[in-house]
Amino acid sequence: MKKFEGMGSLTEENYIKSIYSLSQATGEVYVSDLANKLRVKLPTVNSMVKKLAVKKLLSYAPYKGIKLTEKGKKEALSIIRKHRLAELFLVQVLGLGWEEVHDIAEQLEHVNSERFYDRIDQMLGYPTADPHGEPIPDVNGKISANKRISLSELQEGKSAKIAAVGNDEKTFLDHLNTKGLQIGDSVTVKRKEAFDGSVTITMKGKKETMLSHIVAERIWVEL
Amino acid sequence: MKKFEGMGSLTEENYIKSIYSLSQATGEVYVSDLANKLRVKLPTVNSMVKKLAVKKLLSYAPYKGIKLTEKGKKEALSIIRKHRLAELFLVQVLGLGWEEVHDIAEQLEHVNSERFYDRIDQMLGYPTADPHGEPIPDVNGKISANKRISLSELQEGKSAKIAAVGNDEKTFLDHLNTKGLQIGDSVTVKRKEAFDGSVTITMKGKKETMLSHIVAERIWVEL
DNA sequence: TAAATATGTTAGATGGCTCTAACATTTTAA
DNA sequence: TTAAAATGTTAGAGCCATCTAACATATTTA
Ligand SMILES: [Mn+2]
Ligand SMILES: [Mn+2]
Ligand SMILES: [Mn+2]
Ligand SMILES: [Mn+2]
Repeated sequence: MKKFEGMGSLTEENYIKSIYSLSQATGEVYVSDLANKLRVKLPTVNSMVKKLAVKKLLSYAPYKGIKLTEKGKKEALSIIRKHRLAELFLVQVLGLGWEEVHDIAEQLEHVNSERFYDRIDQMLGYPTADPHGEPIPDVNGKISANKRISLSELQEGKSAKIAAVGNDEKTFLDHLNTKGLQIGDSVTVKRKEAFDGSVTITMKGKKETMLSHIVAERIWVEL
Repeated sequence: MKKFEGMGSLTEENYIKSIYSLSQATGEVYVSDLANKLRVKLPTVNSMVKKLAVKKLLSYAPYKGIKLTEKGKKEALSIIRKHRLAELFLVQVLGLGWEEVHDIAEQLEHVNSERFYDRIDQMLGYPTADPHGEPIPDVNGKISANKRISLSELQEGKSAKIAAVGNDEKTFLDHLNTKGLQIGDSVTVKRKEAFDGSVTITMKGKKETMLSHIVAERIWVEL
């Protein structure tokens, strides 16, 4: 799997992608977060971070946080774009379930071929969201952002539309499948329990369902 | 890109595949052939061959030829299956040209996902040949073999159907595109030049075309 | 058959990515 | 404000896939 000059290795791509998504979630990125996310030890991250700094993909100083440069962000967005196009393709064209596409997309995101991804993009009609509701960056890395809140923050009595899930893990998505929840569904919050943060919702044509806090937290809705 | 236990690395997969295809072409496989094909130096091949022998993927003794074991052949066929399914998929579903799919398939053949390839296989209707006419091994590694001869061996005056091309390189396939030759076309040999081995053919609805020996040699026909 | 040539192997090194063990700095808590 | 805890870095190692240089075997040719 040869890459173009100046392109990162598969390993580098995974670091860049993880740094990007951690920075989205938490602002600053720390060596330990990365080590945790990538399931490698601290010194491993430390040396890779130094290497990526030399390549000007990120800026960092010892004992300080990590920040992607513009170049680094651009690369991250390109990989994320490929990941999400791949996921949507697997669902819409190959008919796989949203709970099983992430692991395959982890592989496909490293495929180096403009043609391949241009075709997929075209075939899918230049989509803006993946099967989990996450935005797909366009060829220039631009993301269309809608305002979303977590279902766990939605007030009792309010209704909203499920826009995205904040987790691609199979076990989580299997759980949502069991509950019958899908992207685009309208839900209404009937009760919120102060004690455990659980949320009871209703949906058209379904009976009441209770979601635990950890689940509700990972569901993003639009009003 | 994690692999299952016992699965080879990307590099190992490429060695196995190359050994397989060289053994098809020439019977015995030598270290130097492999080095040549993979564009690495002899000692590199030498150490990898030793490693693969330890893994029982091939048998070899110093200064002797290399032979895949049953296990090695099975792995080779699995990779070739994925390569060819990928190529056909890229042509039939994504609408890419037969001259541009090989390089992408070189990457996709290493994707580890039964589901992914089962779906592609199903979507394509369990095909038996790739866009270049090469047979696609079934899930058990079985290949349906038709008797084919090279167009350069076809006698003057005889007709046959183009069944396959013996080369996936873009430059070669671009050349065939220019000549307007496709898999499935019926051709008749009008003249064979003894001096340079060139072959002049006719096809329905087209005027005479001359193919040089090196081209005719790489086109396989069925009577 | 002996020399020349082609082919294959061993030894030793390098770069990429990872690890453990030891040490350093920064943050938090007593 | 010092001690403890958390976090980060350096040193040194190993495995993988590759290389060059030197050496060994096999094949061809004179
Ligand atoms: Mn995903
Ligand atoms: Mn997703
Ligand atoms: Mn091919
Ligand atoms: Mn092919």
